[in-house]
Amino acid sequence: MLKISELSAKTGLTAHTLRFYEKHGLIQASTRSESGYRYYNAADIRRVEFVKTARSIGFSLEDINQLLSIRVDKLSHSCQEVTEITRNKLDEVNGKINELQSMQQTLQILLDSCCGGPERAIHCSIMEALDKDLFRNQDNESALQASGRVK
Amino acid sequence: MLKISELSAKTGLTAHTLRFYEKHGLIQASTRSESGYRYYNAADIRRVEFVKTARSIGFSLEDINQLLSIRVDKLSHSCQEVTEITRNKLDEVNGKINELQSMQQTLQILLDSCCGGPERAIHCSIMEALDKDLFRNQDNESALQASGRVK
DNA sequence: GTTGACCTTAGACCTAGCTCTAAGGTTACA
DNA sequence: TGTAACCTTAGAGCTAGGTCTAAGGTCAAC
Ligand SMILES: [Zn+2]
Ligand SMILES: [Zn+2]
Ligand SMILES: [Zn+2]
Ligand SMILES: [Zn+2]
Repeated sequence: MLKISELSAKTGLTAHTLRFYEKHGLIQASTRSESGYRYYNAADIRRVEFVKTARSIGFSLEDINQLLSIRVDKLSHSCQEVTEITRNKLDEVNGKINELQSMQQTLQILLDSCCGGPERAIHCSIMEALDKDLFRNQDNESALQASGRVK
Repeated sequence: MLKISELSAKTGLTAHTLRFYEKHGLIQASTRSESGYRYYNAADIRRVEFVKTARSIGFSLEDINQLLSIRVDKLSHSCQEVTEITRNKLDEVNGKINELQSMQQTLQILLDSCCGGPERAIHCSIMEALDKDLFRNQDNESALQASGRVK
């Protein structure tokens, strides 16, 4: 049976975070001392480590709550339910990657178009691009090329 | 000279957002009526559109504040300063993409390892993987393969 | 028997970028 | 003159996941 600071040391999660997870229904100390101290048994600790692992993969606390309901009663749940949570998360991640890659491309095009030197910014092609609103449509690259600024 | 709701219609930003940007020093209505109504002239509008464009690329409001200081006095600033802001943003975006791609790979491996069917979740390899803490190191794929669950 | 390290709770604070509400003043039109 | 649609401000609320503080109780060691 570990006290909260011992569990904190074992898992790398702070005592604050452990209490926060408890407040959100993710974990629990199955025993409390008379004075109210939390004591975590082996099963409690495995559950905390499950949460930590799921969290490190990127699952939200809400996702993890669902995964935990499955975990405590695997007979009543199917692989399908587990993959659905996982696939939703993957879709979400892929969506974010797409957004970020679009930003990445635009930023790279901007960087390629600017000399980056110590010259005054009066004719800076990045500033021009931001001013000309070249990003109203998806065709950023050709718009920038049309502006004559891509090297 | 546009009133705030007209500028809102023109830019697609809400009046709330325009006031919010003003509070954060990004934009301004250079004229106010006697009763306090904001009136935006052509230069004000161009500035708002600059902000909108920069925002759509993913620059933070703080980034945009810096870009705007350059914009109003291009003689005192260099292309180098502009590319630095842009490169920092690109680095940040690349960092986030890397994190997300790592999540993506892990989620994909999990999905590949699970049958996804209506069978009970007792032997679900995703649940097992989360329970076995296979993600303590970076070598997720080989760890999962070692667990004998990758198809 | 007192120090110091631990534990408890409720609840405030943080980021970032909005989003909305309340309470009231202004303007345009019929 | 009324009323609807606008405008103003300050400030609260939202998301997600913590992070921290305050005020107080507990426990082990010296
Ligand atoms: Zn240059
Ligand atoms: Zn430049
Ligand atoms: Zn299965
Ligand atoms: Zn499965």
